[in-house]
Amino acid sequence: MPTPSAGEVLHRLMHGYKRTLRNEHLKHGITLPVSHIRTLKVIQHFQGKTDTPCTAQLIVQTLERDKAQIARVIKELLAEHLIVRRNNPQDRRSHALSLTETGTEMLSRIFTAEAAAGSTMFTGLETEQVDTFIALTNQIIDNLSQHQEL
Amino acid sequence: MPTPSAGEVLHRLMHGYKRTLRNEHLKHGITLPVSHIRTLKVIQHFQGKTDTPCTAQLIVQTLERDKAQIARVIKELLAEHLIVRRNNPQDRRSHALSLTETGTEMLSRIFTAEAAAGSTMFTGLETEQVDTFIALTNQIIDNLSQHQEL
DNA sequence: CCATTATGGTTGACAATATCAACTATTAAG
DNA sequence: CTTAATAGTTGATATTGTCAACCATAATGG
Repeated sequence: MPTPSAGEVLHRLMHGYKRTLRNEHLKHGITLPVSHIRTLKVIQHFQGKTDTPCTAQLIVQTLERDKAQIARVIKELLAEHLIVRRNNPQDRRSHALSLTETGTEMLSRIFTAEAAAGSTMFTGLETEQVDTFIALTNQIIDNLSQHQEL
Repeated sequence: MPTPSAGEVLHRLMHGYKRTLRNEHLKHGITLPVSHIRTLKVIQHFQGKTDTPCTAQLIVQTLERDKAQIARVIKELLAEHLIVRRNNPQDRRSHALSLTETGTEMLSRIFTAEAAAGSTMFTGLETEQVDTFIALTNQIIDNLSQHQEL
């Protein structure tokens, strides 16, 4: 049996990370749920790429969530004026989403909080070890997604 | 800014791992929710240590979950006869939990499924890299839990 | 001792999150 | 043009997580 407890280790990692991240968010006065934050990040990521406007569907694919859930997240982000929505000339079924100025500011506060969580995580590790960790994690993510039978 | 995207990477890792693990569980006919499985593991871990019988409270501390949730998990595991509960001579408020034979068999099937998920994760990695990954993860878990202000 | 306080456990209520199905509007395909 | 597929919205429901009240027992301090 190769690695019986890898799963447990991952659980603990995730649990610890979520906890400290939540604490950092509190400290920085960020009250958005994680799903909203991740959605903002995706929108920012596709910002400016005029050829691929950020639609709800794109977020669904990127985050691999249910479209109903994303629709509700978007509704709330719109209500808080963190994002806006314009017509999508390429497809009138969907809309092009982008950050407002408020949304951009929010995201930069979020990044500050996450950087703090990140430096807690990586306390006492060499830069090289951090890089190794990230690289290995990325490879594992790759393995896991390639293995999917569709 | 040290590591802005470490959080995203962790999210993706966890998402992928949960998905493949769920698939493996399906393949092996395991229908228990993850919380139940983790509870069984804790009970097994403390099995035989007659000085420290496995109580609900011990599970709560180990898994860092709400005690209400654990109480319900235990109730269901009892109903499925995967565990039994005896009086705890050391403290009559609590009970000593242990696996039944069925529970033990279930756990070994679970380990088989997890080993499969593990080998998917670690495809193409050297044993040494896997060890490195686990060691780094453990250190990070340590960092995260030490940093807690109580 | 006994009164007070703390702890293990159970339950009910509720919040947060995830999932599924139905439906509209639009687009794509034959 | 008819039919099938897609983007999005909404409602219903399942699952999971959290909080508070409560009982039984234990521990503590006069």
